[in-house]
Amino acid sequence: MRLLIIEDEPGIAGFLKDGLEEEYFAVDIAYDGKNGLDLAMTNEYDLIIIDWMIPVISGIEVCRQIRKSGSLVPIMFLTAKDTLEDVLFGLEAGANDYIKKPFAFEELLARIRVQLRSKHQGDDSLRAGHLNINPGTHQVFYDSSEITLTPKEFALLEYLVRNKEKVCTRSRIIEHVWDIHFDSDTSVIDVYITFLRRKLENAGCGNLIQTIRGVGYIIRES
Amino acid sequence: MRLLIIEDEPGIAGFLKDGLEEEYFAVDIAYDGKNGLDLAMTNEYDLIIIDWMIPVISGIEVCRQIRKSGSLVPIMFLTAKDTLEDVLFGLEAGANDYIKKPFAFEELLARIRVQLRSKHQGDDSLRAGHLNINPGTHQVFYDSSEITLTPKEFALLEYLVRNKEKVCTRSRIIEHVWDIHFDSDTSVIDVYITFLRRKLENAGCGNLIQTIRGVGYIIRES
DNA sequence: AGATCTTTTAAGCCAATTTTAAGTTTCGGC
DNA sequence: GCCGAAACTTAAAATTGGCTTAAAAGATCT
Repeated sequence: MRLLIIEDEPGIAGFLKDGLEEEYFAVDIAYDGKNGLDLAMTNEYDLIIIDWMIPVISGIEVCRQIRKSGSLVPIMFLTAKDTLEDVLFGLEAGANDYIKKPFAFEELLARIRVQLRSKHQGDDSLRAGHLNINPGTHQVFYDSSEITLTPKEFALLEYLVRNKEKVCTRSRIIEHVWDIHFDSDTSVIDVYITFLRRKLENAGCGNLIQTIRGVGYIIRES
Repeated sequence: MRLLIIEDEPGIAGFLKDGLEEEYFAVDIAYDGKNGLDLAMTNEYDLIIIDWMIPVISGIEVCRQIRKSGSLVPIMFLTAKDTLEDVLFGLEAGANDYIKKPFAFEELLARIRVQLRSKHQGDDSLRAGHLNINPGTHQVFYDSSEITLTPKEFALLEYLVRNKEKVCTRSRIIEHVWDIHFDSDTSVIDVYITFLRRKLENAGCGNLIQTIRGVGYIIRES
């Protein structure tokens, strides 16, 4: 985890750097707003800590510039000001949290961990090769281009991908995707396989779904 | 946006509910830890506010249980305790933020907005293309011209924009915007989508809201 | 209380999705 | 290479679900 600290007082900056490096963070320091902004724009940090009162460019302005560039990196303010107005101002500039000086190192650490935690979780998408399926949002992407599917098409593809590297028999497919539990001579699976293959092909994701004659279908990674 | 408040003092709970509903949040209340935990586990909230000292199950234990279930929902603590130890304890239990009683409603609101923001994206004002939404003032602008919306229209648009680039399912919309938790065959969403589309169209912001048939709606940047 | 604005309900219409069905192609064993 | 079974493709019918509109019900303001 890589952090950037923008803080002009060498005492505080050094104390933070040492303490955080003990916790196995990689720490960069900038001693004014301009340098800090430069570093923030040219490197990719997991979190940035900014003092409110710093030379050249103010902390709040640095924060605004970072957000303006589209970056979503968590930003924490270090501030001696603690009136409500200042807090609101900071939060509105795009900060994720702030901590008042003097602060306990322990609390800072805890708050950093909270920010990092919420940043790096929550993605539970299914993958098969370059194909990316998000059951939560009902979306399918091939690399970065989205493939639009109807509900049944999506359900079928999801089932196949969830069982990738395994043969999905026709009867299992009809049970899991169509919820039909009795035998029937419908050819609805064939039709939907055709639909899916066509849409995947158009997106550049050709022959992903392979036929196992007499049994069913399979999706392989490779 | 749907919130859960777990707070045993009816005065504070009512005050929060009223204030937050005026801000177009959908608010549920639980008066003890057990009920709160039940609600938190069975529904999907955008944020949960928990009082530290509540009957049956303590706030901190509720928080732990929620995290244990794998949920990443933002959690804020409401607490009279303000010693460092307690704060650390709360953050370690999985809370994202805490606010000390007595607090200014404005600050609570600002902190709620920070949590909602960092959950969904990270931009400070809500934007989608040239559309600009200000949750604080309940105003919507397309470039520099204002679009006047009713409260429900605003809440719906806000929800869609907060989740832009993601499909918003009908059931999530009805839960988060209307606070209806049971199935119902109402067509109120369709009607409001029509309202919104008409107003957006008149403002020159045509086909922003796209339909994903059988699933819901999505707002895309482009 | 009356007027106005907002929200919800209900119904008909239309378009997209799903299913059926029929014709065509492919595959594997002989 | 031929034959039958299975899979593929296509088109059209059936169904579902979304859009629109109008009007009723509910809020809010004067």
